Order: sequence, then structure tokens, then C-alpha cells
Amino acid sequence: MLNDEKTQVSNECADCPIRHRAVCARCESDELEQLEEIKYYRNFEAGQTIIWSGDRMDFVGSVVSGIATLTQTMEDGRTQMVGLLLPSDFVGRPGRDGSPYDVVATTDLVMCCFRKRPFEDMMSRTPHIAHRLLEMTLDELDAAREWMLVLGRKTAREKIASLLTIIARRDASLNLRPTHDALVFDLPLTREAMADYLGLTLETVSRQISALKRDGVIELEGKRHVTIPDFSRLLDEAGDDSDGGMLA
Amino acid sequence: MLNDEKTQVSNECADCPIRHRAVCARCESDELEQLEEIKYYRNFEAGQTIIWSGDRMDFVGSVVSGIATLTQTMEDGRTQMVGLLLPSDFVGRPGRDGSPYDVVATTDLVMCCFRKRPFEDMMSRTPHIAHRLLEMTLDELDAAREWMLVLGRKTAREKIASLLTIIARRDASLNLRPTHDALVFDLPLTREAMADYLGLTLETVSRQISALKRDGVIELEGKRHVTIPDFSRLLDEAGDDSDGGMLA
DNA sequence: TCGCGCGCTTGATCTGGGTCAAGGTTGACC
DNA sequence: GGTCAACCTTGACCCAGATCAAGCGCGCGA
Repeated sequence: MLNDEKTQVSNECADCPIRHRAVCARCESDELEQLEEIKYYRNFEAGQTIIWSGDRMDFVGSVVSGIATLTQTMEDGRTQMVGLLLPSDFVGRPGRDGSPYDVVATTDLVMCCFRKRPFEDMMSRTPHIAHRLLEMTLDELDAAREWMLVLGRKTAREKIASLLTIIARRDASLNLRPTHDALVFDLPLTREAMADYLGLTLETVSRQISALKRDGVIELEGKRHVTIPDFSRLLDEAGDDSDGGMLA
Repeated sequence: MLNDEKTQVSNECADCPIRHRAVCARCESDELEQLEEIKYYRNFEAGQTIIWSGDRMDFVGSVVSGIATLTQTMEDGRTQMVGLLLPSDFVGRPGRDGSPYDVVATTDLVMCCFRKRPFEDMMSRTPHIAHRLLEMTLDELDAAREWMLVLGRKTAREKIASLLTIIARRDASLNLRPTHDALVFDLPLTREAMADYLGLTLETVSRQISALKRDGVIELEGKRHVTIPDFSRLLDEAGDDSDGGMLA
């Protein structure tokens, strides 16, 4: 090929970890060059809205670093977060123009974007990209439905434990950290954002976190730095019946 | 083609209303013949479980008549319905083997099925089928996320009104009934099933339905037959800011 | 170094919806 | 037409979590 170095980089997907790698790994080098051509980066500051509900989206992409949330708001101001985007998560709705909810960067954030039309064209020409997108959408659907159980039937304490479980899992899989040690991570969300995700108030979130700390389920250093001494204990608290592959 | 009559039937899709028609309408006649070959029907009785959570699914398909629900259950018995399948809705997860939740027929039900492996083969060969599946999965994802707002942030009264809104809309679009009249339909769910969908108890569902009746938002004949004299009133009660295209 | 604001914690009180309990309705089957 | 079992309604009471309110602590800019 003309450009071995570039192809190499794309195959490794150093910039777009995980999600795109699964696509790229099966791409021919000319397809990779096409992807490179329509690819660009965008930076957002903490608190900035990436897409407003109803806005036209002219790109798809994935989070490289930082955290974003998908949020729905009622006229009277009640808000519900319907998705949490961590590094490597896909953003966008191939084949659709508008976004049905706000996408907000809750930390400084870098996105790797592809222009939408050319990406859709490529998708219709390359079945394994279309297939990968269906896979990812099914994953999101599963996650959304699991969250419906959390919102509809779990107590405040179980909700907090469920959220910590998700964040811990994502963090561990991203960092490929051995799972037999205590898990350590920083909460990427404020108490208010957690409340919006869990269908609670920020006061209840704060109280339940204090309770989990008092009961030794979690340890807290400052307001954000969390240690989970016993992950299976946390899973019990979350009311989950499976460990999602975290434990041996 | 060899079999004009059969092709004609498939193009009309008399048996598999709506969802498959959108696929079939763009299929070549040889593709339609292939679909016919892997197609079969299954009947279920009210209360029968179609697929148990974790079970292997060897088909995809759609509901022809009757109602099914997607349900998740915790070990202690708390259950949350995460999806409602009305006639024309798709069932199945192309590319995946197991179901993450129970699929239960809540009325007598007929399904139109396609054997899964050959369907997946066809899918990878015919881009417009793959595309249609992505569309449908995105629709389901939108519905799931909208429901997260209902579960997380709406009051019991708003939840009931939201459910009635959805059922009324679906019923009206299926029956192509003029929408300027009062809407009339039968509730396809017991009070308990509604409670499981809404994250409530059946007593609360019953009380809120009585309240909506007392306040003239709905009229009830027997326990199931509902009349909506003023749909926009119901939308207000649901806290929705859009009418989803029901009103002019 | 001070103060100021944002994010967080904690307390006191209130309330929507859950829980427990007692019937009422309807329809299928003998 | 009587019985029985779902399914539904309604009442009384309770409690988890919301609401209202006060204050803490840390980081940042002046």
C-alpha cells in the first residue's frame, strides 16, 4: 500500500480505542484510508452541550477521553439521564438526522468524529461495518433495558450500588486491571448527575453513599475517589444476580 | 418468475403486517422465495412463556396477533417489564443466541417466524434487510430511553397517562382510524401487568385509573374498555411535550 | 490571605405510593 | 343458577425518599 504507516496506525486505532478497532481490524486498507479521510477530532469543555435535543447531527463518532451524558428534560425541569458515554462509546444514529436528547460533556472531552454522509455510504458498501453497528445498537438496547429494571424496581441503595458496579466494570475493562485486587476509581459524575441517572434527588444520593461507606461496602477518599474492597459484596448490594464476567 | 401468486402474497405480506412489508417491498422475488422457505407460524396461549431468559433462540419473527411482553425478574420476585410487543413488532436478536429476558404471551398470540441462521445469512447478503433491522433496533432504543424518563421521573398519574397514550397511538395507527373522533380501545393488559410496566403496584394503578375516570380524562366501560374523549388532555396528563403526530 | 461559591453533607419534616386487608365483579364451568 | 377463582377496587396505615433548610470544606481568583 502507499501509506503503510497510516494504515498501521488505523489498524491499531490508537485514537479511537476499542469500538472502532473492532471495525477497523476487519477493514481493507483502502477502506481504512477512506475512514481516515472523513475523520476529524473535536474538543469540548466540561459542561458544554455537544448536541441539543432536536438538533441535526452531521457526524457519528466515539468518545476518546472524558465523559458525556444523554439527557432528557421535561418542560417543568425534571431531567432523566438515559445514557452514560465513557471513553470508547459510540455516539450517533446512522440513518437518522436528529438527536432525541441532549448530549452533554460532563468533563473536558475529546471526540473522534466521522462525517455522517460518507460514513453512511461506506456502511452501505461494507457489510461488516453495518453489522458492527447493529451489534453496538443491540448492546445499547440491552443496557437501556437493564437500566429500566434499576429505575423501576430498585431501592435507592441498590440504585447507587448498581451505578458503582457499572462504573467499576467499565473502568476495569478499559484499564485491563487485574480484578482480584480491590477496585479503585474516581467517580466521573457529580452527586446531582448521579441523581439524574438514578431517578433520585442529590440528597438521597449523598445519604446512600454515606451509608454504603459507613457499612464498609465502599471506601471514600475525598468526595470522588472510591475503593471497592469486595466487589461481590457490592454486587449483592446492587441486587444483581450475575457478575457480568468480573469474577472468576 | 415461476410462482407469481406466491410472490404476490409475500409482497403484500398479509400475514406479517407492517414490519416485514417494509422489508419485502424492496426484496427481489428470489429473495422473497427464500424468505418464504424459512418462514413458519407458531401459536401461543395466554400466559405461555415464548422464550425464557437465557434460553437459546433459534428464530426471529414478528407478532401477527396478540400481545407479548419482555420481562426481567430479580431473585426476590420483583419484576419489571422492559418492552411491550404489539402486532407487527419484531422479536429477536439477529447475531445473538440468547434472550436476556423472558418473552411472555399475555393473550393468545400468533407469531410469524423465520429460522434464525438462514435469516442471518440472507441479512448479510441483502443490505436493505440489514439496514431495516438497524432502523428497527434504533426505534426500540428510542422507545426504551423514553420509557426511562417515565420510570425515573414521572408520578403515578403521569405514568398511567403515558401508558394509555402509547396504547392509544399504537391502536390508532394499526387500525388507521380517523383521529379526530374520540379514541376507543380495549386495554390489552391486566392491572398487574400495567404495574410491572410502570414500576408501580397494582393497587396504585387501580387507584390512578379510578382518579383519571373521576376527573373525566378517560371513560371506562367494564374494566378494560376505554374511551379517550380528548386526547390532548391525556397528553397533558402524561406530561408529554409532543403529540407524536397524532394531532393535526 | 481572605472570602466566595460550588459541590456536598446532614437534619427535620412531609408525602406519594407501598403494604396489608377486606370486599366487590365477572365469567367459566359444573 | 351456584360456585369458584381470577381480577379489580377501596380503605387504613406506614415508610422510603422528596423537600426544605442549614451549614461544611475545598479550590480558586482577587
